[in-house]
Amino acid sequence: MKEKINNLTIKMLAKELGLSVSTISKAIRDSHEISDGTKERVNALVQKLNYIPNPYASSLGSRNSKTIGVVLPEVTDSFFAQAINGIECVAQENGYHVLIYLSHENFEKEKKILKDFESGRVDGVLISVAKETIQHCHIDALMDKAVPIVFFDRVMDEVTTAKIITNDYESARLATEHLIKKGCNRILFLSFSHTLSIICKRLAGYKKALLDNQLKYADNNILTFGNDAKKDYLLLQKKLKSASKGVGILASVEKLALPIYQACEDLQLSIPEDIQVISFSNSDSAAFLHPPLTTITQPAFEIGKTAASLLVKALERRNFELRNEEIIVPSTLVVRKSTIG
Amino acid sequence: MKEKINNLTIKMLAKELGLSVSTISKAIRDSHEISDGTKERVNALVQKLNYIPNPYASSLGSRNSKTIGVVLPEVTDSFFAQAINGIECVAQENGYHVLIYLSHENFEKEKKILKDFESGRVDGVLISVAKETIQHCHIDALMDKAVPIVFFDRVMDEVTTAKIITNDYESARLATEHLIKKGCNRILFLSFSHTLSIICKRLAGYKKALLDNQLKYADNNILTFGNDAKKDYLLLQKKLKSASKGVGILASVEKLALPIYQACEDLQLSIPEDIQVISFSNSDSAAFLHPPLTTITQPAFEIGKTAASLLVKALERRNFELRNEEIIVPSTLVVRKSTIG
DNA sequence: TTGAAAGCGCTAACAG
DNA sequence: CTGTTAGCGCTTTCAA
Repeated sequence: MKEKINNLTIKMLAKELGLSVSTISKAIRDSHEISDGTKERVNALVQKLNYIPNPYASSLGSRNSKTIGVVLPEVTDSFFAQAINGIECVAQENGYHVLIYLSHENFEKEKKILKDFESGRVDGVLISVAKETIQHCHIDALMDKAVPIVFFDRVMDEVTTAKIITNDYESARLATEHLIKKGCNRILFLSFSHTLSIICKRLAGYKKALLDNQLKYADNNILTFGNDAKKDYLLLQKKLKSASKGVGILASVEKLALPIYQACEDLQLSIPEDIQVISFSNSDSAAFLHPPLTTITQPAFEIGKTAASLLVKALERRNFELRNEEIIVPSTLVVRKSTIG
Repeated sequence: MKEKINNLTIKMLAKELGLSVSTISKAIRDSHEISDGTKERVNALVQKLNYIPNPYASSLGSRNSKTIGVVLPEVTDSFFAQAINGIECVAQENGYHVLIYLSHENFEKEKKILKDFESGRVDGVLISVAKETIQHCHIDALMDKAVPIVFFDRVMDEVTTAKIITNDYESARLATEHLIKKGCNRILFLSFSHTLSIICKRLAGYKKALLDNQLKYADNNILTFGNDAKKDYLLLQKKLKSASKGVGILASVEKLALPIYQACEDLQLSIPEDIQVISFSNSDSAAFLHPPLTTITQPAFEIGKTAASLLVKALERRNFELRNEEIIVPSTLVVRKSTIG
């Protein structure tokens, strides 16, 4: 560590003004105990000397940090990028700082991150769990320390707290039905997890649509990608190769969309003539793919904003506790040319 | 603020083991002054009781926070998302925490963010400046407080510190030359700033290529987008409408690519027959646009990683100071169908 | 309305 | 190798 410049302290201000430290401290925080006169004097000096309080000293004293921890599986995904935007927006408005952590879809990493949060580093946390996460002991441990947690998007139903999500079940049902209406008699469901809340709900919606439309569910229509991109791609190719006319694909996450396009190109299959495609996606370029991709677009910014607002509220209001509730911000099915008009 | 659970302290551990606080403190940080025996005893108790040190108390004592501040113009851009990934990677490896802030391209916001950093909240900062930023007083002020700063991508040449960038000049020159070689005799340069370091360099590279190829530079080939997307779009349309065969476009940032595709579609112009297009872009979907977009792909992850590594090194090594240097990680021209093969 | 004093929980000399 | 003693800079009772 290198030597830092010796900063101004409250003590120096106090001496300068002939006031006590506590008076300065209160004046700076605009306490009602302090007269307007001295507040003005203090503020004038603060301005003049460019005094900036040490946040860590103040955290230590007040036992709160004005920072929230955000835990994400990844950032290179339109959904999460937009969600961060929403979170940051609320944080900035309310004077909160945001510490960001990536679990990289890994449970152990996520555990380690939450463990650190037990230190009091953050006042509250916003989390979208890793795809590997199936237990919630690490979350429980944090909640036991009275750190408020709000889930967004990828939630854990078993944990008793607020969850901001979109209408996954309904969106997937609608999307599937859309494919069926457009003539698909067999629909592949692409995913990358069996356990993630969002995937389970989307799968359930998919199944419901099949049921409602007299199509039978078959395990071999469910394609679950793993960590070996190459292997997954070959599997996808194989599936598509054997596919006859009337096949549709529902990709349950954004990152699965491009491989589908790739495979169709490689196999010389035409979208939507040979295969119709819908994907959950927040990517701007969906509209410019060839052909334009029909998507289920999630209100990512809104979800981030709502989650952060709720957390901040829980942090600031003495008489407001996070309830065990789901707040649902609906997605939109945007029909484009990858499904028949 | 709500009451936090009363946490374990070093003092309690000390009492429990009949040791002094300082011994515990040192043992926990694996100091060489402490015997292996007591280290083990301490660690055993730490494990057993699940003791987690209070980071703010430790910051206050040691005058360093093990956190770095990252200031970005935005996140919903492949380049920045990937850069964050690289930064987070290095941070996680070295036990640093990352506070993220968005300037939203706004100078005043950026100033406010850096001002806060003067408090000692972060040990160092990584910044890519807003497009509005043309002064560097806010950065100087921070550096005066001995807070190390590393620029990445969007730098300020006038500030004496390390800058991690890509070969903007050369990439733009190459891209422009590519367009010329493919038959363009007029090339539009799309940007969204006159002042940003990256844009200036890219523009200079563009000019050089024109010069080298006996094409003359004309101001009316430079299209600078502002904040009014609609107006900008109309301007673009107008330009394209009046464009004859042999026109090429070089988009100097990712977000300008899709509007070009949109305009061509609206005007029924064909890429690359009527208009050839190249864009600086890190988006995965470039390869799947219609037609696939020729891009200059920046090593975003690498840039983030390099910047973070350098900063961490500057923070950890007593005898290592940030030099006034540019570290250049080269971009790649990826030729696709939006330019003639 | 202001101030004195006792921390917050940890680090950092310095002694022993 | 271990302990003692001061803080770090601010907040917070509690008195005045």
